[in-house]
Amino acid sequence: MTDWGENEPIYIQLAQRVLSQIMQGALAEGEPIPSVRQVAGQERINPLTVSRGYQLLVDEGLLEKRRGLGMYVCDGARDKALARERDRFLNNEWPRIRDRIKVLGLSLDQLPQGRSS
Amino acid sequence: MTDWGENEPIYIQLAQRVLSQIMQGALAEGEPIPSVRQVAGQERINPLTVSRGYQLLVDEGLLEKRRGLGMYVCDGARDKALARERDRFLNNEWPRIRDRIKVLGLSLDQLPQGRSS
Amino acid sequence: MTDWGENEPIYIQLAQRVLSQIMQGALAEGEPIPSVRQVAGQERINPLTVSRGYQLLVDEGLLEKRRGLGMYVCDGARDKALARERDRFLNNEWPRIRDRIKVLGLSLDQLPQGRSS
Amino acid sequence: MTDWGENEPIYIQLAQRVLSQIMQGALAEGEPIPSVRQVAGQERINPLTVSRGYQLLVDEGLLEKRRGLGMYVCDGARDKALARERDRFLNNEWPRIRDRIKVLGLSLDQLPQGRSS
DNA sequence: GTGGTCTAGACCACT
DNA sequence: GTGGTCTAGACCACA
Repeated sequence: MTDWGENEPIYIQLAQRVLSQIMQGALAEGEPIPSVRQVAGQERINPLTVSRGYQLLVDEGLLEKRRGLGMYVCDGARDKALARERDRFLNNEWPRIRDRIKVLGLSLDQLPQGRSS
Repeated sequence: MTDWGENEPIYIQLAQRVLSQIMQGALAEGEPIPSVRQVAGQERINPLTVSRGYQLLVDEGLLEKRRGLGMYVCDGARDKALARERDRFLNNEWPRIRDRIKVLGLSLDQLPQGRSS
Repeated sequence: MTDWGENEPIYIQLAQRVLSQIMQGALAEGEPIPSVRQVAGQERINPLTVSRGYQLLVDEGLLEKRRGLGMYVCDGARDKALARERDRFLNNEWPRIRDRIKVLGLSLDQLPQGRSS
Repeated sequence: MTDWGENEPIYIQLAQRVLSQIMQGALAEGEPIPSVRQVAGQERINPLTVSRGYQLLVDEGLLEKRRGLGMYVCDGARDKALARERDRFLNNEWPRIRDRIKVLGLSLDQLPQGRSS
């Protein structure tokens, strides 16, 4: 039972989590993802909310519904996701982050690098 | 007349803009900031919306009201703002950004540095 | 439909009323409070006004929002509220009251005690 | 140069201060009170604000203007002020204070009595 | 001139 | 159903 961020809608946070798992290979292509009911039960959230999150990824062509079976990661989902997200990061997010670092009077070199783990 | 982002409420974007201006010294300590009505007129937004944005910074101790006169940047506001925002960035934002970069399979060295142009 | 005091803003009076109810246990911890629309309807005031009042208590950590569900009294809200208000009373309000009594040439013993009626 | 309370208008705080001084005899009946200009200069506030505060007490019959000379404390001002303020305190303020003490779970006996000075 | 409050009503997003 | 945001416009108090 995750604790959800305050501002971002739960269904979006959920979609991002699944997206990360796909990009990291934790959810492999062709494999089923946890069912709506299962997630809703574990996370104590409304099944409709889970469903909405999954639907986002279906719309992006990363998940596919197989009727009566559940939802599966599409073939090629990992590369597609990585390409799309890298593009979004470089064009939308990174420029703003760079500006923010500058305004704060920081520099990239000062920032903690994170463990090599 | 700025064009506002879609998702973030206008009053928050406004507060962030003023905050940036304080951190960059464009709004100097002890100086008055543009009046609610003035901003509302220029930006074509409701005075109430401006007021809400300003109030956020008053609550954080960066702006002070002088009754009947307007709102002024507090003494020490710049340092206070910089310290607070740096702290927030390093503890909350940067770790997530670092994770995102890692998940995307990117590395800091690859990222565009932003010319001095 | 309460009749509101003249000088104090309605949203503040509302927040104080809810605060009292929390301190007296009339609104129990973990329980939902009346919805913005419900109060607005009963009291014949604007939903925005109710919302502002509630927001004050959210900011103080006494109420929490559950998205799409409504607002609830936080765990531990009662003790937190009592401690904070007692402190404020003893340090800010009572000294002034004591001074006022003294200036008026009254003494505590003379003051009506309030029957248990 | 006093530091003024945030919420109460300055001219009211000023009037209350003068009122206290009259009730305590610090400003004696028949004596002149500090001129508008003098107070405005000392307190760094607008003369109009001072004037407005004084006017409140004129309206209540506690001060009188003598043209070309300034303002003076009326004869009988002290008793009149004491009677009026005692009445207001007992009927308006004290009942609310008593309620607040009760809600906070305090009792009169517990409250600090202040020095016997 | 300044900011504060309130209303009435609309639209949006989340559950 | 819930709360959040924004608008347009009014009125008030303060300096």
